[in-house]
Amino acid sequence: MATKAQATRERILDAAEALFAADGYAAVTVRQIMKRASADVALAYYHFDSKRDLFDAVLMRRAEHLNAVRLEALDEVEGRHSEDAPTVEEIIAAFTNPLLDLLAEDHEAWHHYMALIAQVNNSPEWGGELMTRYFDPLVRRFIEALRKALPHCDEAEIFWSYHFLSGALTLTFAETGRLDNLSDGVCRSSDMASIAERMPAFLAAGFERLCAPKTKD
Amino acid sequence: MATKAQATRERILDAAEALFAADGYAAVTVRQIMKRASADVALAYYHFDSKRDLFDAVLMRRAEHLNAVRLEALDEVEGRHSEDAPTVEEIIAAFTNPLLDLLAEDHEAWHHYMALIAQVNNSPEWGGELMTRYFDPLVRRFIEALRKALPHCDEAEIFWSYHFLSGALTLTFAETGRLDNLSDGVCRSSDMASIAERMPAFLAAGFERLCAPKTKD
DNA sequence: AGCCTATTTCAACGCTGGTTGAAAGACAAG
DNA sequence: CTTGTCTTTCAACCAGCGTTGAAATAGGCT
Repeated sequence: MATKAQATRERILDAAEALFAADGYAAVTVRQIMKRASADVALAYYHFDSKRDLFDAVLMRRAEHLNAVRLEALDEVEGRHSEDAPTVEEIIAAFTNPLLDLLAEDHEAWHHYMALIAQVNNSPEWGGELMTRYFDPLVRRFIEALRKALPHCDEAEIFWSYHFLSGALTLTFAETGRLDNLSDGVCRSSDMASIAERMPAFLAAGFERLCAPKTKD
Repeated sequence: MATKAQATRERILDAAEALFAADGYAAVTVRQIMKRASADVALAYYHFDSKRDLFDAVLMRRAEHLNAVRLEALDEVEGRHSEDAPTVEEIIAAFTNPLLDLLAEDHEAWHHYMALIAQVNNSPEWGGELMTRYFDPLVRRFIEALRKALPHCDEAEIFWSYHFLSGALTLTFAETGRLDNLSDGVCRSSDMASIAERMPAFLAAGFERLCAPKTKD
């Protein structure tokens, strides 16, 4: 099963993931990737058809796993509430906690992956299409859950709220170091425990405010 | 004053801004930029020292103006409240409204600029340093205002909240089209009025929740 | 007019990019 | 040992990259 060729294929994906995450798709060279993977340049084109295909393979590999564990977490939360609906914060936590767990377990790879996702999500070139392709089925499932938790809420409010969530989440997990600079070290981008405490609460409050019945104006 | 050379310099900056915003720094060629600016390649190196310097000039140009109008908006809000402090939502609106005005007035350029900023903010390569260099003085001023509006709030909560704000804001103004896909056209990325109605409220709720005294757990 | 500086063009340099074809090596099956 | 397939290496192609030096032009002084 785990043939030697499969192992080099994984090494190429790991190297590509790390470099794409650090410098972006266009700035990275196939030669750099293969050097990091300790393999010949041409092997990249044996295992993948092109640089672009390699990029897609990098994105796909972990997207599938991430979608699976998030779905599991959402099912678990919904199972706990057979009659009433889960709270917004519980639903959002089911979206973020699996990721936090992966980032805690893993030394590097998932951190690289999330830094890459942040770039993809915020790029006009990729953002629309690729995020849709890799994540939308799961996201729609989450939005359904949120709609149940916020029954009088307009569809549009939920989509906009999710969009704000998406921006906050991807930047946060990108760990660019900006927060560290801004706060003079008071906060650290890499402090996953701080994120777990704060992000779901912050975002749930936003959802709830937008979905609250309007005060007359 | 407005010499002819100044005009071509601006044309180069406009062209670079649009292309960098669409495809990212590394994917764009100096030749592409100069073709779009209808000028010879070598002129890029007469007006700027290198591709990298041109990139910095693109970022700098509008950062200064944006910081100025935001500062003005913040001063105006604080002036209106000479005794009491402004609300969190008012402060956040002072951060977002000037931008919304610029995006409404302008046909293209500011949209390109914000798409570019989203990429910079989410890149590990640039995010830490460049955002700090161009925007931090103003951001610190905003954080001071927020601290006054949330007097019993921990420093760390405010920095984290601002970080979530930053992610939501930059993704939203990047107009990647993701929201349009996800919502099947119910929401449009380019709908600035929808953003103005929702974003400050959503984010203010987040700040207030994080800064609320902890319920025992 | 002529001059001087600021701007623009032209042509090229050296190098590296993604990609490929053909040959070499590994290794299981007969 | 031989055959055949999967994997890896080697060497190269050529288009396009950032960048530059020198020559042409333009436009305001005197």
